[in-house]
Amino acid sequence: MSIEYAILGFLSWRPLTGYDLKKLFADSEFFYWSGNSNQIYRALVKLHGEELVSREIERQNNYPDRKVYTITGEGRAALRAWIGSTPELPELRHAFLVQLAWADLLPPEELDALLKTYEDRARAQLLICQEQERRGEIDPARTPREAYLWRMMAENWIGFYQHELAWVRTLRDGLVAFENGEREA
Amino acid sequence: MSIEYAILGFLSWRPLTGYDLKKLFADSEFFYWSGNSNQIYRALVKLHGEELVSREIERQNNYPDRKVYTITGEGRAALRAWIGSTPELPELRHAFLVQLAWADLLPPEELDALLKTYEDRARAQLLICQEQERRGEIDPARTPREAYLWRMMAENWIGFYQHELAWVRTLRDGLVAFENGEREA
DNA sequence: GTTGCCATGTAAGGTGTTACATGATTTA
DNA sequence: TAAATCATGTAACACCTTACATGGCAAC
Repeated sequence: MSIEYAILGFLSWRPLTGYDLKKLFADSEFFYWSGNSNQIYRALVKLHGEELVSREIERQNNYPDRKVYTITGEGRAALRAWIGSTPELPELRHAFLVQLAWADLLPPEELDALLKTYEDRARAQLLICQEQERRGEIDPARTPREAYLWRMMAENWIGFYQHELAWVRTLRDGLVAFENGEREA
Repeated sequence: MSIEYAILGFLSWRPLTGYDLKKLFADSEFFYWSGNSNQIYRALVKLHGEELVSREIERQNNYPDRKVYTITGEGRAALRAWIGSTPELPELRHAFLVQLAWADLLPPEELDALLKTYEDRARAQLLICQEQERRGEIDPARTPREAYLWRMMAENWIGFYQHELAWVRTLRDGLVAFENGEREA
């Protein structure tokens, strides 16, 4: 999936500038792009070329002109079509698992230290997600059903990090048991 | 993280050709690269340039010459250093969540159909992971501890899809309750 | 006789990141 | 006085994917 549909999604709420979109992407976890200008401004040019959005230029005296993008009828149709299209499975790039694959090279203390670092990071990330859900920064909540969907989206992320934490705890405990020589086959 | 360390990891077991590596990557879930030749052959050229691997060319009469790569001392040192370096958090690109963000556009039946498709796919993927663990295709298992690490790596993936399945079940049930108008705030 | 395996690679394109550039205004 | 905010964008590069190219051999 490409960033264009997410942009169309945001524009389906209200007209926005590239700068606005940049902040929306930067502020949220599950919009996983970094929110960098390059991608967003190029995507907007492309969407404009395809007439999925229209552009209005607002003059400003001391700042650069604002380019306000509005979704068109075709844009809404394209968004709607994508929303209904067959879903993809998530892509998980778990670099740490690759690291673990050869972690038998490490002595027990160093391995445990590595796992502890990972655990701390995952916990920190979990807190960030939970805090983000609590604040509910960008929540359209136009209907109760939509509010429910957004809550469940946040739950998905939170659950992911909780699972990750539980897993690393189990792993560390298992390795300690190993050290004490009481491991089953 | 880049593919180079994973290649060094595989080469730390035994010398391999690009073709061998390609298959190793293609066969496993948590080595998340697609296992395409472009990346692998270029990475090998780079590693060779940095003298982290050495290359031996085996003549063959009817096939192209095999280029067998062996990890060097520097290669092992680089691998060891990377294994001990501070771990990164996993990157999750969950396109379906982005789709869900605007799924309130869909009527109830279509939304449920979408979720069902996702559920089926996730279940299928879970089975693939479980099957892969059962077969234990590429498992070094040089020490019991290493075997344990690899089992836990597989568990991580399996748990991920199990979590995903449980989540989508909850979501679907919640939406049905919504339809029946018995939703709490 | 077509598919798949062995074994090397190239070409082209999509996607994404970081850093840079401008320049006035507000906040610490 | 340094920084962040508003608002646009460019440049360079890293990374990753699909498809293509070669060509003999084995299996179904």
